[in-house]
Amino acid sequence: MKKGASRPPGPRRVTMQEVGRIAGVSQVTVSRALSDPSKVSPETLAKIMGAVEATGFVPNAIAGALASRKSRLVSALVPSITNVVYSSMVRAFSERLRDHGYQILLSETGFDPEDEEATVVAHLSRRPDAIMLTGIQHSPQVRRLLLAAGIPVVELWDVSDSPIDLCVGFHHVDAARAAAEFAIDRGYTHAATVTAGDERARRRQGGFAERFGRNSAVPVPDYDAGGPASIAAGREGFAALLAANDLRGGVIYCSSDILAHGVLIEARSHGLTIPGDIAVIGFGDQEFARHLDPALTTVRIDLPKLGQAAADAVLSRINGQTVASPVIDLRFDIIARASA
Amino acid sequence: MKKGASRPPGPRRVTMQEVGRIAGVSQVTVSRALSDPSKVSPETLAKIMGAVEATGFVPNAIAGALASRKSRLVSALVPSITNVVYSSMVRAFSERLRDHGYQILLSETGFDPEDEEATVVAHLSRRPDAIMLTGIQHSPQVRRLLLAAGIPVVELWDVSDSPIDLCVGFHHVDAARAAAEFAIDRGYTHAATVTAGDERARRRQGGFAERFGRNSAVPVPDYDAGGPASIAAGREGFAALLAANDLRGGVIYCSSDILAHGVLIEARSHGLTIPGDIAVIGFGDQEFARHLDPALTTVRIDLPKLGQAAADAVLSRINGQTVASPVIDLRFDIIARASA
DNA sequence: TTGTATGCGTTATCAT
DNA sequence: ATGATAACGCATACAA
Repeated sequence: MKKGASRPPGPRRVTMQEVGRIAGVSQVTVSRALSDPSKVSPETLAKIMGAVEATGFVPNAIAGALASRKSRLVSALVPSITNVVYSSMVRAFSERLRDHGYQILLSETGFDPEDEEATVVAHLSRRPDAIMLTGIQHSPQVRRLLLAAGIPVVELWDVSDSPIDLCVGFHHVDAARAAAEFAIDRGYTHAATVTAGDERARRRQGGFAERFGRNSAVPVPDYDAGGPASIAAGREGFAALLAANDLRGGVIYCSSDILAHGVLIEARSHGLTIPGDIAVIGFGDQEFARHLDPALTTVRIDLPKLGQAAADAVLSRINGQTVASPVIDLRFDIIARASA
Repeated sequence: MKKGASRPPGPRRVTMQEVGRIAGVSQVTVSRALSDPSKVSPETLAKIMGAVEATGFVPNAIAGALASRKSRLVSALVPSITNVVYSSMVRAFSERLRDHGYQILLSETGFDPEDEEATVVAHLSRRPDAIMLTGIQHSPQVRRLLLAAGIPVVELWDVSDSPIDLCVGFHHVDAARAAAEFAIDRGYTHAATVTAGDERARRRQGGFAERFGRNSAVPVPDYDAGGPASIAAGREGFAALLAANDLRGGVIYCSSDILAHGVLIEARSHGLTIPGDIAVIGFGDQEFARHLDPALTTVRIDLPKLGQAAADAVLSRINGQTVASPVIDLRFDIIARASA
């Protein structure tokens, strides 16, 4: 049919100049009509809109951005877009910003802070009106670049004592400590952890182990998945921990619900009952957590709220309003279910 | 600390002009040095790089795009970024394009084709070098806009007889028919479906029901979730179907693995065994599918491959190469596991 | 190898 | 209410 077709070059793009010619007005008038119709007489407005329709004019935002020095673009850098945790935040962030006329330039940065710089430069070259990064661990060079850019910067998914600019998130160590205290309250006397290979997950692991360790005679063994969380990693982790430790009657703290799901599955495959033989605590409260059997005890973070708060902070900065507080701690909730 | 701070306006942005002044060369030379270092003498290159370092110069891609009429931007429109199906494709698509110097402008379009037009216009105003859309259902006006834009357009996640330009995906009806044939081969004599509220899911449901119906005496009842797939929706769906029909010994075809997961959970809560009492087939082969108990029989789509193929098609169009075939059918695989 | 002139399609500023 | 003119910061064509 269209086999082997090489597409013809599209029609020359319509400019405001041409729309103006057709409507019998100058290019500036077209610009005004489109940006603020009230600044133009009803008759000319009608003629202009007619010409716009007729030509299928689509304004060139690149030229507009160059002239106005406002790109109406906001950058978003997240470790992974397939991870619901991040994509949920990005969704809330972008929806709020889109309502205010901004578009999102999105990039995945992976979990290696080293690669971040090139991505940041690429984004800054687009002259975004603001930029959102995940986490608070950034190289000095990245911080310098961001500071020099002179735009609002929001660090998401963590809190910091020394934010680059704005910061919206929660205290990872606190969240993990709260999980540990929950486990202690429930009477578990020993614990183990399964942790994904990212810095924040490791920080949570540290918080859990430290807090739990204060109430426990035995050390808290950890399985480091090394990579992204997955059910497979959770299963491997549990199997490995089980092989090397006496887990019975203890609790497993996982750095994400996904890992916890894997732990649940693997534990069952070993004939263990939950929470009778082994208790499990996850992190994130994804949709499936409440539907697992047993339902997963976990730590809930209000993802949409994080995204929205970040967007709101950015918007007030853009609009020159003073933000009440540059760092917003949105906390977390322990969701007690049947698994622990 | 920084309480109530309103951030000072960032330092004036450095231009090639200034870099040139400092390096003792003209603006064009700086431009050349950065775009193709070999076109500049080693000494001046060194001076220029020194000035770039010293000033922290970050090129203005907006100005570059305006001048060169190439934005190095590719638009991507997907229904939802929190759905792993779409985000996996987007990841593969963007990674491949990023390797070639393109950045991704991403928007969620939801599942209502009506809202698409505004989003498309917003994207086209940024003058992307190409645009990726999900699905093949687009309003005439959207098609017109896309055609007039004169850029490569790739429709992902479906195949079409009349693509706007390029098309990479698979035959939804075929995939569903294959699932139906699989079920028939396994000897199931009656079936029901649980379907999410999007057009392609509905189309698959139709394909399954039609094909299965040809080998079955009884009709195939459907539960329409009406909205996005979720475990909760799957549970509700199964409960509703069970209340109104005799499902024993039959098979449930779900429009996604998530729904199937819900069906599995609900079925078990009703004391039913799988596949003994009820068989279940999912769609998508997400990571959890193989780990469920019983492991989920499902239809696998190679998401990364779809995204890469789309990116490759776009790249060859951009580079003026003739594409072998504008529509690429990447098919699917039936993954037989324990649930059916 | 380097520089000059010009244009990309808007918005901002100043007139009328 | 409308228009003329000058940026915006770079790339392209051409000249030296």
